[in-house]
Amino acid sequence: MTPLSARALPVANHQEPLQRSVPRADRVPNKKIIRELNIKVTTQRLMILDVVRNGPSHFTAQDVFEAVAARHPEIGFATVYRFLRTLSEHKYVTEVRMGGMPARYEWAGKRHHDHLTCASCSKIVEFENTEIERLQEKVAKQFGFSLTGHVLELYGICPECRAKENAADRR
Amino acid sequence: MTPLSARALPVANHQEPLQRSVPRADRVPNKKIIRELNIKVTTQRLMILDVVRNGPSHFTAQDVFEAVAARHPEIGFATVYRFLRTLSEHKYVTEVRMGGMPARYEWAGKRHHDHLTCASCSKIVEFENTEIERLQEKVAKQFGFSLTGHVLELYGICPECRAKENAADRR
DNA sequence: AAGTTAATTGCGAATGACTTTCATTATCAG
DNA sequence: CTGATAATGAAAGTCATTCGCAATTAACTT
Ligand SMILES: [Mn+2]
Ligand SMILES: [Mn+2]
Ligand SMILES: [Zn+2]
Ligand SMILES: [Zn+2]
Repeated sequence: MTPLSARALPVANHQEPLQRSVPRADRVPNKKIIRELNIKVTTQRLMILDVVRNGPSHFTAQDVFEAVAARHPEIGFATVYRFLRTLSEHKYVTEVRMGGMPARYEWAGKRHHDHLTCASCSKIVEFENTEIERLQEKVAKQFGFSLTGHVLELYGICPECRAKENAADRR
Repeated sequence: MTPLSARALPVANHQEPLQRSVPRADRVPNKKIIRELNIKVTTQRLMILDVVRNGPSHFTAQDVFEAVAARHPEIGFATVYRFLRTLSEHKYVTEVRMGGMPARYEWAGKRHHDHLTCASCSKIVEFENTEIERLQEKVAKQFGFSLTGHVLELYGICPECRAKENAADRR
């Protein structure tokens, strides 16, 4: 695997247990994380954080709401949105809003990566490409900008969906 | 300018007249473009298309609405949205929806490019980087995807805003 | 442990960007 | 010119997200 090649990252869907590059962060108790934000440790915040950290990645606010509501039905949407925003502002989660669909979030305690999404079945592959990152810096510098962030989302058709399409066409 | 370097593209803001890579498309009358879509040639479509093609780039539906309404106050929002969608579906305009803000559109009769946006003053620089494009293809192929599109938006602080910040800090 | 109080919650209403509905109007093939 | 059909505009509807606010609660302070 050359430094130029993209590396697949474990995704919730096809994931097997394996050691992460940031194992420590994953052991920090939720309570501590909330305290570090200088806000009150409430049951709802603990529950939301639990879902955020231990549930599937690339979740929507709705996903979090439903997961929490399963055990704590009084939870309100506003609470979920408010806390997700706080987490996002403090870089604990990454928020991606695209294409007029609900925002998706993911716990940021993992290595930086971008997404390759199947336009047909919405499957998400995470990848990391240092060469692209480097070129982005270079572009920014070229225009005198200091780069503060980026959004790179690739869209395509995954092998499975392509196979299905072919089968359908052939018929 | 090496093949690795990004090329600045003319942007409405700081633009000087210069020959485009697709001059022909820019001469096609609006009427003809609409006819090619097999839809009726209406006054509102002609006016919208005029704004889309001759107004500033990276406009919102609201921008188009206001520009058209200036001369034709009966125009409705629905008409603007409907036609922008049609144009977008037929690749005459590119639609970019990001960060929970209104979608921005641009006439697609120009070379493909991505955007570098100032997080402070919202200035937009268009750039083109064939090396990044190539690497995107490579990533997709690596995962067996056929690439159908991508969104690459870089965020940073432009030189001017950086200067302002420094001045403010120093004081 | 009880009291104080400011942060937090959950509800419902409000927003904002579209989209849909539908009665009225305009286009254009014949 | 004329009728069939598409397009328009006003208003109502969606949908994700945010706001306002009275009731609740976490985290101090006695
Ligand atoms: Mn991810
Ligand atoms: Mn552009
Ligand atoms: Zn797929
Ligand atoms: Zn700026």
